[in-house]
Formats: sequence, C-alpha cells, structure tokens
Amino acid sequence: MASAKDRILDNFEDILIKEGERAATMDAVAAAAGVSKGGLLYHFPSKEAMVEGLCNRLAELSAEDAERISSAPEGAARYYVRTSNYVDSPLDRAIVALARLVQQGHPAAANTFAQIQELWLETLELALGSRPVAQAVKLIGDGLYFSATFFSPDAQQNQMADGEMEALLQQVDALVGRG
Amino acid sequence: MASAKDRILDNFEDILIKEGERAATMDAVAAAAGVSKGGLLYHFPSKEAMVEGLCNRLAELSAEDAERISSAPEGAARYYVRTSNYVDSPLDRAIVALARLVQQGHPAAANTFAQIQELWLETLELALGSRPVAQAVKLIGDGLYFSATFFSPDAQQNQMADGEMEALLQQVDALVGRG
DNA sequence: TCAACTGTACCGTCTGGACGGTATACTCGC
DNA sequence: GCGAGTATACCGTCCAGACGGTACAGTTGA
Repeated sequence: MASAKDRILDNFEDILIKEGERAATMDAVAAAAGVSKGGLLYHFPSKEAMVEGLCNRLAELSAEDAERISSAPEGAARYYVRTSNYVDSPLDRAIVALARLVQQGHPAAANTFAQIQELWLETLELALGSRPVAQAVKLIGDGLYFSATFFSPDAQQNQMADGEMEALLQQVDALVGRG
Repeated sequence: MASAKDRILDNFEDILIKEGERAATMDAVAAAAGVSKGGLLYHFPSKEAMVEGLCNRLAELSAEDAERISSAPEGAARYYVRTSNYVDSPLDRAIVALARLVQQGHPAAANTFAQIQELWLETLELALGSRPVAQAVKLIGDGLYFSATFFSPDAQQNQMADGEMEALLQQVDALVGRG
C-alpha cells in the first residue's frame, strides 16, 4: 500500500474536490484515509502542515508538466489546452484541490498557485514565441479548469465531448497559426 | 442609505470575496453590515436564505448583462472578454462571491451558476454564429474570471494592463473573424 | 400602533488540536 | 543472546472556542 502520508494527502484531495474545503476536516480526512485522528496528527502535526504537503505535491507535478508542455509533439498550445480538460489525473486533482484552498484565502496555497501560473505562462510564451498568443491560449486552458472547478463532483457530466474538444483545438490552431 | 437587506448582501459579498466562505459567518456579516445578529436574522431567517438572496441578485445582474452582450456596439466577443476582466462591478462581485459558495459544494449557488453559464454560452453562440468560436471566447472570459477568483483580494495587482487587454482582444478578433 | 430593529443569554454541534497511552521494530552495550 | 533503551507509527479521549440558530424582552422612529 502507498505510504500513510500519501494516502492521507490522496484523501484530503478527494474530499476537497468532491465536498469542498469546509468538509475537509481533520476528522473526515483521517476517517477516509483509514487512520485515527491521532495517527493523522502524527504525520501532519497541524492542518497547516497538511496543506503544505499538498502544495509541495502540486509544485512537483506541475514542474513535470511544464517539461511535457515544452516537448509535446502536437505543440505546446494544443497540449496545454487538451490537458486542461479535467480528467482526474494526479495533476488535475492537485490543482482543483488546491484551488479550493486558495478560494478560502489560504496564503500558502495562493503562493504555490501564483508560482505555477507564472511557470505555465512563461513556458507557453517561450514555446509559442508571443506573449499575447500565450496569454490567450492560457486563458482558454484556465477557462477549462474554471469549469472543472465548479462541476467536478460529477466529473463525467461536464467533460467535453471529443468532437467539441477537437473543434476547440482548431480554434487554438487558428490563434497559434497567426503567431 | 441603501436598504438593510442590500447592505447585508453587500457585506456578505465583500467578506466572501476578500476572506473566503469560511470567514463569512453570520456574526461577521452582521458586524460588517452594522446590524446586530438579531437584526440580520430578522431579514434573513437563516444563512441559507442569505445565500438565496445572493443567488437572486446574481441572476438579475447576469440577465441584464446578457442583453448588453447582444447589443454591444463593439461586438459580443469583445464586450464579453473585456468585461470579464475583474473591475469590481456589482456583477463581478456577485459572480466571485457566489463562486466561493459553489466551491463549497453549495447546491443552490451551483444551480444559479450553471444557469448563467448556459445563458452566456447561448448568448455568445447566437451573436457569433458558431458554437466552437463561442466556446473559445467564453473560455477566455472564464479564464479571466478564474484569475480574478484567485487573486481578487489585491484586485489592483492582478488587473491586466490596458495594452495587454487590447492585445488579448486582438486575439479574440482573430478568432471571431474566421467565424 | 407597528415594523424594524438592538442586545443578551443560551443551546447543540462541530473543529482543530493537545495529550497520554500502546504496539512494534530496531539498536547497542555487555 | 539478551535486556535496556529509543524511534516510529499509530489510537482514543478530551477540551476550549467558534458556529448557526433560538428566544425573547426592550427600544425607536414614522
């Protein structure tokens, strides 16, 4: 089995995504992760520490993703937009979970988030050779996350149909083509 | 002075935007609105009722906005994207405030939100004559709200520079031009 | 007179976290 | 090879404070 720490973070994410920040109490996370409250507090001595754990996880995952954006055969723009559609990947989950915390005004989470936003914009600008185009592409991706952030509880429901996504990607091609 | 009900909703919004859902307690809202807790409960007999009040406010404001989208001289796409940049208008505030509640899994808020998303997409599609283009434009706008949702506490900081916005609008023109 | 409050006292529930205890594995001097 | 000590990984209980909400008696301006 995964380490207890990972299991706790997984379940913390899960509750944040499905039920919101308010439901993600220490008790609820402990119960979901199959440990006692005392056990949880052994691994993360405070809720703050648990949030920090999630921040670190997101930072790692998004750094990996930035590399994939740069080296995607289909092109950075297409890759970025396509993968912005919520598919419940580890990165998707970490983003949406942390987004919930940012919305509660959590400073550490907001910091992490600001950093990865910056990272992505720079990565796109470098790949696409234009800041306005990079910005437009990033905003489309952000828009997709925005929707995911709102309707993710029934993740299946709000996923774009394949055809719809391809149509959107063609709009992206049009933007980038004008570079 | 505005009616007490409006003042209460204004301050409810304000706390939601600046400090998150968790900080928006009945006590905090009452204090901010300058009424006693008993007074707040006189106007809104429960927190649920207060949320409903905010939902109704947003529904009204967004219906008005939809009309403005359709009839904007600069074109629906430009108008939609330009006004998606957070400028602390009554509509902006209502959206971001309710977004906080949706993120907490609040069903009434989620419902209202889903409805106005639908309304905007339909309005854009009607005006632009293409669903994929409407979707791309709407996503760019959503992306702008997404950013606002994250960094609105220091609203000045994250506002786009005029030049940046104009550059973005030219990307939008490019999308729509191909309609 | 009456709606629109204020102020206070209170209740049941939930929350983060402190705390003391326990089982097990490992290390180390002898 | 063995007893003592230490570190790790938990468990279960308790607590102060915050929360939404109730109840109700009193005040005030039109």
